[in-house]
Amino acid sequence: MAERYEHRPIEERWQAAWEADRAFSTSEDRSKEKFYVLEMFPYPSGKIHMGHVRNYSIGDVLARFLMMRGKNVLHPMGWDSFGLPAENAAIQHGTHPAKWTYSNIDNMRTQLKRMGFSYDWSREVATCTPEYYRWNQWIFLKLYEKGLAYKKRSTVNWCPGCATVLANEQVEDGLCWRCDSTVEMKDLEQWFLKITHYAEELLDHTYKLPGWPERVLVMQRNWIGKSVGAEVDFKIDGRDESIKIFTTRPDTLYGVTFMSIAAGHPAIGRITTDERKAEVDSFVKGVKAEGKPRDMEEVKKEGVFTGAYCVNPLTGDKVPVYVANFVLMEYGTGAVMAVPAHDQRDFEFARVYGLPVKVVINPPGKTLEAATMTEAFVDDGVMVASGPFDSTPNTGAMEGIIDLIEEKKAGKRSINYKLRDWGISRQRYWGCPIPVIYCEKCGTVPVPYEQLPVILPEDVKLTGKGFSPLDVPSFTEVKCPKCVGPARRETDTMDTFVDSSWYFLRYISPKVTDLPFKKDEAGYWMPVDQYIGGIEHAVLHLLYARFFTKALRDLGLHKADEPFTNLLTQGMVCKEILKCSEHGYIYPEESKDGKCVHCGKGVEVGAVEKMSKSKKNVIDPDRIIERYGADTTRLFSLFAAPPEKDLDWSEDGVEGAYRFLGRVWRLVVENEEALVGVEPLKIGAEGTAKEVHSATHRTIDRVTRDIEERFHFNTAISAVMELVNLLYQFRPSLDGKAKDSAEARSFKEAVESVVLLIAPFAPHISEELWSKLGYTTPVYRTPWPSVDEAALVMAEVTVVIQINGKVRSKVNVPVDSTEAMVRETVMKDEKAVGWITGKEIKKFVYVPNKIVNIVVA
RNA sequence: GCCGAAGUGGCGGAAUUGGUAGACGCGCUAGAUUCAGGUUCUAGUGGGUGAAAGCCUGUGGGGGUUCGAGUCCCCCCUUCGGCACCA
Repeated sequence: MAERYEHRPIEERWQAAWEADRAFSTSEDRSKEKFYVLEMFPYPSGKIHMGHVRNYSIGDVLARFLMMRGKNVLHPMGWDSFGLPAENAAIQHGTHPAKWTYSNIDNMRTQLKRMGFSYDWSREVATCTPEYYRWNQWIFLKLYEKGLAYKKRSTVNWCPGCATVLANEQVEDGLCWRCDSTVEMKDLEQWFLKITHYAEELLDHTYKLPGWPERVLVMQRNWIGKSVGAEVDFKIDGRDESIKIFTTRPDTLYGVTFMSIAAGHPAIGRITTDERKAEVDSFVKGVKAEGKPRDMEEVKKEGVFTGAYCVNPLTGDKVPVYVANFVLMEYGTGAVMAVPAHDQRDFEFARVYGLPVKVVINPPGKTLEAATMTEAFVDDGVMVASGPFDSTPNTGAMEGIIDLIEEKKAGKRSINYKLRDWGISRQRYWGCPIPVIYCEKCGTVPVPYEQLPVILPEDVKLTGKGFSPLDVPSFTEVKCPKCVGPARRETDTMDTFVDSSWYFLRYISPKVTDLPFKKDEAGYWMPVDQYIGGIEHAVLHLLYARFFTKALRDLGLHKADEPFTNLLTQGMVCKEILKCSEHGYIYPEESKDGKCVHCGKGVEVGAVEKMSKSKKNVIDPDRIIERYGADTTRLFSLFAAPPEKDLDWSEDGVEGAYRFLGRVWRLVVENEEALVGVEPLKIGAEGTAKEVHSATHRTIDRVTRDIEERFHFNTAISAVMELVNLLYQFRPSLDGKAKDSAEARSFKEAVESVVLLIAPFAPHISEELWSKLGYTTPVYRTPWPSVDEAALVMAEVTVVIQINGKVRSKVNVPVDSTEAMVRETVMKDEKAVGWITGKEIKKFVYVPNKIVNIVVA
């Protein structure tokens, strides 16, 4: 009886062997081509989930494949280990965030090792260690020196749930991205990083990243939000000041009938007339109190007249200035020229307040009547009532009008971005302290480099209420580094996105103590060749990491313009939701045969959605690994869907993957007789041996190309499955064949290829079978099988015969037959002839080695 | 509203440049193995029709280009994702 496939001892044995061999530790080796494979590092929440399993399995296939292809592969792993959950755990369970975090890391590291991922663990980093975050502080100080980090008082997004500030990117629909609390506005002194300094380059380089998914680039472009237009000064009638507006539609300047300014606009106090003051004040108050509404569409356009008028610099017309609720202080100049005829918002506003509508662009071939318009005309057309520009296309008038404005010194060309500077101050404990000291005499003083790191104190009381937990005398009371007088330490910590904005550089030189990383090593490894992670980081993390890469480049620390050459955004892992009428959402384990295990009531099977704890539609990777092994878990998560698509978790599918590995296993162990002592076939033979040889090489070719060119691991695996199926068919014909027969040798070659080809997906079973085949060199150090091009060439091909575009027959012809030869064969083919007889052949199309289409009348 | 992606059997998904639609897997059906269940092996499996060979039909819907369209073009529908008073 042949040995059964038992995953547990096999996986344990090989994991131990890899560890003992330091199989995956990498160093700079200029004789080999480098390849940096990186997966987004996890937050150590306690356990890995299926999303991690999928993400890291994808990365591991690539890393192992490239290793076998002879590349020098850097494949590191670490921990994004600062962050709120550690503090919440501390508050709830009284465990110190550090203890909680490090114990989670230990647990998750064990889990990742059980998955058999080929990480270079000697490069492991955790962002919550002083060895790591001191470089956050170091980089912060460098940015501060360059003016790229600065402090300002500003209105910030405040999450009452998390009791901290949020970046704009962390506010979704007016709610906190993390805890869904309604975000409030608060005035606070905050540290900012000047990401806007790189707005243009960040945008420009989105056009130079062909290895990124288009949708991620589009999202980033939207976020950066570049608008090209002009700034125009409108003088306030009777005052020696003007209000600057920004517009992308200078062509509509002749159509301005009023001006709208934001409720927070600084000019309001100065320009509002006495008799309008009370009304304006109460309106401004009202707008500020409302905060950010959830659904902008439903909010009515409201405003109030300031009593002031401004002057259109082109026409000299006086138009009223309104404070309007829809004008944003944060964008442009906080003031808008209103052209109701050609802007929908202005149009709505004008209709509410009975303001005039002046048409300056007509649709081609039509004339608009201001009085009867029901909506603004925002498309291109022909200019009217626009002085010298009348009867010209509006698109052509843009430049001319700006020229005119510039001539009159009333404005200039201008570019605006939606991108705001990145507020990084957080009133939290479990983060990287911002290395700054405030001295009454000297003001803001950076902590001197030699005093880094500013260590996060351990003895801090966490209550979850009030402001900065770091506001304790033992931490805050310091001497000023400049004047040695009494001073106060900054109590805010950095947004954890700072930590993850450069960790891929720290992996390169994880141990250096005098710099964040070594320049020459970064020169060798950077940029990351393949980055893999979830789409949820399309803007946040990926934009910040790009910004940091550019900023660090400009500090002279390395030379890469972009951090990640290729980006793969993997889909979510989903599963159907189960609901019991009595117990609500239930875990998959709580449903047996369609019944709830608690009450026996029928279980309602809901929609397939992303796995989430709250909906209980989660599968614990540990359970799957325990039952089926890491190889099966990996294989299924790679086979069920292409990486970028969502994956529906199916226990039946896992069974299928397990069955396949069992089939491969038996292919070796049940055929030891036919395999042992047989020399693999290397070059072509005749007959069935040739077919097997050819199928083997077609498979190698397909698998190689599917991994390398397209990351289509699902089709790569299916190609191997096909070969395995073929070998099962072929196997019985080997009985009685000599060990040195071409058939036996072709079988041996095919089986060995299968074992090597599955190595990136299921490395443990691959190693085990490889050693059973008598090899002592492990698979991870064995070269990937190469394709025998000659074996791909077949002597005969099947040519499909279509009559009038419909498949009617097939014929076998020698490869590369001429049209005349094929025509002759077709005319002897009974079925084909049956369809042609008595009809006139109008056309005979022949695509070599593929298809014949005969058009008959 | 704008931008983007997608729509193929009962299900997950294949189809490289326009050339046999449905590879591979799941599920299902039948047979073999087995005392039996499970396992394993073999075969079948888009729909309609037929005893069968076969024929008809079929990639969200409608048009078009082509000898030939899941694939290219135009219009429409649906789903998902992103952005959304950005001037």
